[in-house]
Amino acid sequence: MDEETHERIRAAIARVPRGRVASYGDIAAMTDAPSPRIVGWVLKEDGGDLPWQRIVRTDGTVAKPQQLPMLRDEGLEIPGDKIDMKRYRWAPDEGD
DNA sequence: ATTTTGACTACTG
DNA sequence: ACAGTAGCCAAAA
Repeated sequence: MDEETHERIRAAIARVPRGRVASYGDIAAMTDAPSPRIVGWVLKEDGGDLPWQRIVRTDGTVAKPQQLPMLRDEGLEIPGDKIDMKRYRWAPDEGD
């Protein structure tokens, strides 16, 4: 894992706005990460100061259940345990 | 050097 | 909707 990719992944995650989410694959695509797994790995190792609750699986489920209350706190409506990706998924061209 | 272990995804039945 | 499988890739054992 080279330093540059690592930091790019962190930067991309930091750009996800409050009230939106992005998938691991989204971050990977934005940052040239070799695989979505790497994004998960970076979050585990060096994600303590990032909004990691905004990174979810592409099907709307979350890796860590505590993300749900945190995201609801940011204003997302999540009736069950799955996030409505069509509604909340963030794209970098939305105004950032 | 090989195997195992994940904050992953896509495909199949 | 749900389980199994196969690709994926860095780290640690």
